[in-house]
Amino acid sequence: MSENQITDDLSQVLRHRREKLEAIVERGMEPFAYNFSPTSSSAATIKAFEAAEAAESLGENGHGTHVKLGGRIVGWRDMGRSVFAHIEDGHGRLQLYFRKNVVGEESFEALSLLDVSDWIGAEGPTFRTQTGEVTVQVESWTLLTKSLRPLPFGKVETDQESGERTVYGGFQDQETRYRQRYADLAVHPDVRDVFRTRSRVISELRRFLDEQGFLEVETPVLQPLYGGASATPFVTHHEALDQTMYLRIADELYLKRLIVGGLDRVYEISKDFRNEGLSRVHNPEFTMLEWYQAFSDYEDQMDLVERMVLHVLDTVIGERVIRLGEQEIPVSVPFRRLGLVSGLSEALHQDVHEMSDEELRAKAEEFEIPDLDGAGRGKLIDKLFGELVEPGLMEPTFVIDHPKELSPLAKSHRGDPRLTERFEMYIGGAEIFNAFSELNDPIDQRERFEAQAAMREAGDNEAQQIDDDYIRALEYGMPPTGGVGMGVDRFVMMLTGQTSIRDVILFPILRTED
RNA sequence: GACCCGGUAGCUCAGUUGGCAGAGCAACUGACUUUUAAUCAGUAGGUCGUGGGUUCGAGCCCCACCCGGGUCACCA
Repeated sequence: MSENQITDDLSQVLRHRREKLEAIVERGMEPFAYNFSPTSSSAATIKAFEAAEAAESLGENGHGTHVKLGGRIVGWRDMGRSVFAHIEDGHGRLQLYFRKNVVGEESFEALSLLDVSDWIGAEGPTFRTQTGEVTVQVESWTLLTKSLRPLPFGKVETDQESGERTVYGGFQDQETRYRQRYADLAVHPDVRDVFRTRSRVISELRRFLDEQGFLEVETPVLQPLYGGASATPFVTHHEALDQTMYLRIADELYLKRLIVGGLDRVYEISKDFRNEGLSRVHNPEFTMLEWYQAFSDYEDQMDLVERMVLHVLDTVIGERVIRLGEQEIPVSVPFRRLGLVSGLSEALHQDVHEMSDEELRAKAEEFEIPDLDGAGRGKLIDKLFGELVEPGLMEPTFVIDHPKELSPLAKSHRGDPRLTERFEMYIGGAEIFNAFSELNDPIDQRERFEAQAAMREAGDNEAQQIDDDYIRALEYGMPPTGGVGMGVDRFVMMLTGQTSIRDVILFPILRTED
């Protein structure tokens, strides 16, 4: 197929851009420049101009400092012998003003080859227009990158009095926004802000743990046995070893091996993988933070989680409030602590410990909880709690002391052998943290694994596998240890007010196109 | 996996009872030297998600499928 035929197949809009590209090359201009050295950013330019204005140090004609900026054209208004444009440079938006008698005839005519979404460099003095906007009076400009495909910028109206921004048209289609995240980011500054916040949250989590003396480590992503959670793994195969491998579903068992080895405070920020459905709060590939601290128990870890959450709110968000849609959730310590069994007892107006398995099952059926086949006592309690109590846990809440059957890696509760020393921390109705006083008795651990294996035999393919090497590690002796896992994506959702996990993951999993 | 909603121009969307496929913005041509959703005049732009079917005639009705969103289920 010849070049012309390819061009003929393109839509009108794309064809026009190719034609401009040809015209640019014919003029001897470089459509894909090699580098550019700006002297300022749009935000800094506006700030400097306003400062000079306040200090009454503007030059003749009300001109401020001479700046050189690079950015993407996001708006274009052609007035004949002058043009107003807006560029965006990652630090904000700034207006450029081109006049034919300032830039010169040849340079001005070349402006007709520019389009919205091109990258350009421009320089000149700053001034304030009659309508009051800080603007660069362009003296010269250069093309940095010709865009061959227009970005779907909406038109933005800014209300002069309220400063409220209204976007007309724009880029709404969710599917295209996720598939072409580059375009979503290019067009939506608020989407860029979400991911900047995400990055700062992760930096502050690291800084917080580093300052507490934790060591950041890396453990295997490819594992011969998977464990540490109840989930279905992704399965792959190593050719040279001719061996089945699994993508990790959790980091837990490897990190606790390190505690055995004497690395007494460790953490890992990792991608974990679970071969499960997608939802508003589930992506098959997600980011987990896990940490383990020798000599501590789950009470100590509740204190640490409280301090960690406050640290991130203080350093990244700047206020101790979480905003979810219309709701404002104040965050203050200590967080509420709610026994799983006592919370459920309260909701049922009945002491759950006094109820028989049959009574629990009857209750679950009364609330039309599905999929109760083969559910044991622990699962029934958990299901009922999830149905009746969990949705109301908006303020940060530690749900504590889960039934043993549900927690094969947690230590028995020191005061009640039916329970474990465990907490799950909820904010905005979503589980963010999960933690235990870690089970370090290798004999008990083997029994728990065997109970899991029995559940597996019975058809529960998410029950955990027996990990003999892990038992061997525990036999060498793991000190008392508290450990915590945190769903980083969900935490970022809470901090940025996003209601879908896809909106805090740059490239969420989608079915492949075509 | 089940149910609901959606897929029409580059973008945002209309499309009546089945009867020539539409608007706004963007694009293109022209006018305009402080505009800012610039304005004014004109032009062009379509695999109506895909494949079948019914019909003289399908964007619209029927069947199957693909993709996405939401709810539920599943899910430490």
